[in-house]
Amino acid sequence: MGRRKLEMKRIDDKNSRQVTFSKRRTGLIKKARELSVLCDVDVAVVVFSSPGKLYEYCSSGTDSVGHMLSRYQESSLEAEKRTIQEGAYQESGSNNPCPRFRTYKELLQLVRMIDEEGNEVSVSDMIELEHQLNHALMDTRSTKERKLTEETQQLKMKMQVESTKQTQQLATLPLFKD
Amino acid sequence: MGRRKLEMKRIDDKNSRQVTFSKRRTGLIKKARELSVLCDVDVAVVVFSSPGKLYEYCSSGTDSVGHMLSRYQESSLEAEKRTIQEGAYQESGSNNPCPRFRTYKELLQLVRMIDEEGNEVSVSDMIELEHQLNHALMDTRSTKERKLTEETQQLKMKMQVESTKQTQQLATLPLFKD
DNA sequence: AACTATTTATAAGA
DNA sequence: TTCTTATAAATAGTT
Repeated sequence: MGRRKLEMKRIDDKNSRQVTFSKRRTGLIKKARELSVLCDVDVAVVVFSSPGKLYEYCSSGTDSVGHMLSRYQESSLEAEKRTIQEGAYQESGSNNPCPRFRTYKELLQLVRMIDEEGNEVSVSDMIELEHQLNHALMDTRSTKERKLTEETQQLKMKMQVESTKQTQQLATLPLFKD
Repeated sequence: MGRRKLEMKRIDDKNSRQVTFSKRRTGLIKKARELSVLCDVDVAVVVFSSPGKLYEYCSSGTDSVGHMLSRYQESSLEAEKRTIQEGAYQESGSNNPCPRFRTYKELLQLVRMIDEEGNEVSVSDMIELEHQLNHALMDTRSTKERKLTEETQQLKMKMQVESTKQTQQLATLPLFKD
């Protein structure tokens, strides 16, 4: 869409590449927003420009990209694990149960094990660790959110108490009459 | 763009909503691919439909969305940390240096500390742990990839050796003549 | 940053 | 569902 048809390859001229980047990035995010609104779905877009600058869009508001990511990881981890295990890399027993992160103690043991094992760690070990860390990360995030919410609640309550006090003080004052 | 202009609100009719979703989802991902190619940048798109089905695109190939996410988190964690600390939640000293994951040993110590601390963990602690786990996760992923590549290389070399052997065997056979 | 000639995406319809 | 087509929208090159 433009004066002429564009070849689908990297734009050589640095300047026009930058201009096109700006225009199309805006367009992409607009499209994402429309898709989200029209079809009532959640959409996230993340773009890293070459200088490493980050651009993002998330239908549930900026800052929720992280949540999308968690959701993405949750959705895709199972599939990934299955793919890798069914592939050429199953080295352990045939039917190992799906690992699940339970406590930091378990993570601690796993990390210690791998850390002390020297360099004798296999791809399976790394995949296992990846999963455990992933679970721990999600767990940590939700705990963080909860605590943040709790603190915010306390703050709000404090403010309400203050507000009530002020209201009560006001109540003791004589009403303004004309 | 179509027979008539569409209002920017949720499409009521379930059927046309589904059709539009399918078309526009395809379009969005095409746009994302074009942006990536033309402008030489990394792009990730994640879509969750209402029934919770996941659609994704990543310029570095599917399955790299996770990496994009890690990168996203790295980019945004700094900002997040700053925001939270500058907000109503600064509890520790004013100028704590940027935390960085170095070894699993450090992570181990941190996890042990938090694990043994009972429930006396603050939001700052959780943010700190989140950072550390995040770094550990990225580190684990890159190690996994490296090892996977190594194993693939070895497999390729093995196959090449086999192939060479076969070629040599073939060379000892009489040529087919007519 | 605006402007348009074109190309591209897509809403309805078949 | 898939294809077609009229129309809206995006955008490449220009100013």
